[in-house]
Amino acid sequence: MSTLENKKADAPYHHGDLQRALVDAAAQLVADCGPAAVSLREVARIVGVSHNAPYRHFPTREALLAAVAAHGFEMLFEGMSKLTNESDPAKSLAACGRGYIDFALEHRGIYQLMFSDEIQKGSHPALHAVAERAFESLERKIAALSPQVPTVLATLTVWALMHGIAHLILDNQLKRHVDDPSYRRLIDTANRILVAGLINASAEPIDSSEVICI
Amino acid sequence: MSTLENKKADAPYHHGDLQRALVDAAAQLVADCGPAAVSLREVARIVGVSHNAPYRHFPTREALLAAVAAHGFEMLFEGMSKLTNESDPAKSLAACGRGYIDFALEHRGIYQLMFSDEIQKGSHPALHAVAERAFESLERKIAALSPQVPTVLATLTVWALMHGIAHLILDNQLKRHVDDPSYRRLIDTANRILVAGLINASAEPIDSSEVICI
DNA sequence: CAGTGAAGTTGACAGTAACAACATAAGAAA
DNA sequence: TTTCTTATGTTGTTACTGTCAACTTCACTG
Repeated sequence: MSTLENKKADAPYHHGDLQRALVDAAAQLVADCGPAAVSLREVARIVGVSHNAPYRHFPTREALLAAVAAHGFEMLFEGMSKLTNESDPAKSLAACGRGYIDFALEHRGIYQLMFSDEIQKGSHPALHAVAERAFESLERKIAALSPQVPTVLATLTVWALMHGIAHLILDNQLKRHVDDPSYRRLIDTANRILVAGLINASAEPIDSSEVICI
Repeated sequence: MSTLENKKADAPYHHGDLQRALVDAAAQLVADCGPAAVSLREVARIVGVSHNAPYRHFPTREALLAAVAAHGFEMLFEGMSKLTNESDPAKSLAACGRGYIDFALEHRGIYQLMFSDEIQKGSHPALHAVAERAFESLERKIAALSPQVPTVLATLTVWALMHGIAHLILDNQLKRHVDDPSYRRLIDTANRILVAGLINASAEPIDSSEVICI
């Protein structure tokens, strides 16, 4: 009954909030079956609308997927913000790392979409902005932990490590090495190595030839 | 002239080594236009064969892509092996890291394919085997550097960091933070943090509640 | 109350993966 | 030699996709 079936029964010509409904349906589809399973026609079918209706709101398939990804970035950012309040930067960083991986595990499909090459993040300024805020919040923690290392590079290193773990998990690359389905011990080890590295890393390369080579 | 044009002119019913030719053409297509651009029909067109001929050699599109990916894994493994001969494990590790990123940058499309979710690595034992060899070679270096940390977890951390950097680069996530197109300074910083972390990380979590939480 | 423009619909086209039925050629069996 | 078998390619078809174009509906504005 209720909204959905009424819509089918009444079949009003105008949907009311089709744009929102399309993004919701696509997000659900991404969550259930992965980004590859999303077709505009299937989404339209789910919402109960003609196969071309989505084009009134999204110029292309990629645009719809980008909207779903933007939603994902906001969720991720909100989750990370809540974990940022600890006073100890090392603990705060570790909590962020766990939160990042947890998000990737819980929202597998959307996470894959967010970092998929199907989406050109450059052309979607909303994504850009959210990512930038998250990055800056991370930068402050890193700077506190590791003032001797250039903050941007250290932050990118931390981000890359989290990102790499998430990717390896989602690609099922770890199942043959790690039993724990929550990957707690791996994440904890990675965090320990990371924090120890940030604190103890030298400010500049030991051997400058290493940087210049090639 | 020669082989290719002769084949078009003579148009022999049987290609001779179609399987090989299909993989080569697909690899070229992946390298030039990315994994998404690969369609069986396009590959067949390039090789000069009917749209259904590939199905005699590959049951599905994914199977052809998996063959291309396997080729990529072998290339990557060969490259890493050459960088493994240094005596100093820290330098050897750093060289491996650079080699890994260089491969991803040089063979962008194939690297994306290798770690794409379009391919189920589990169902292709050849991939499995190559990846396993590479992992074990890495493990030996890590164990030398960081005997106090469980080797598998430390190795996974290292791999994840390399993987994460490669992904961020290929997704163009770094362009707004890093100018250097070779990313030498970033990679060097990541390596310094990593080595310092591996050497200085404590053996077990400082606070066991961190591991159990959630 | 006409009429304008946004939102949704129907129809079409080109491209795709995959299946089925058929054609060809190369080698084994007679 | 001649026939049979089988792997390899081909043609044809189905069902699906994204996207364009032209049509319809309807809410709101002057």
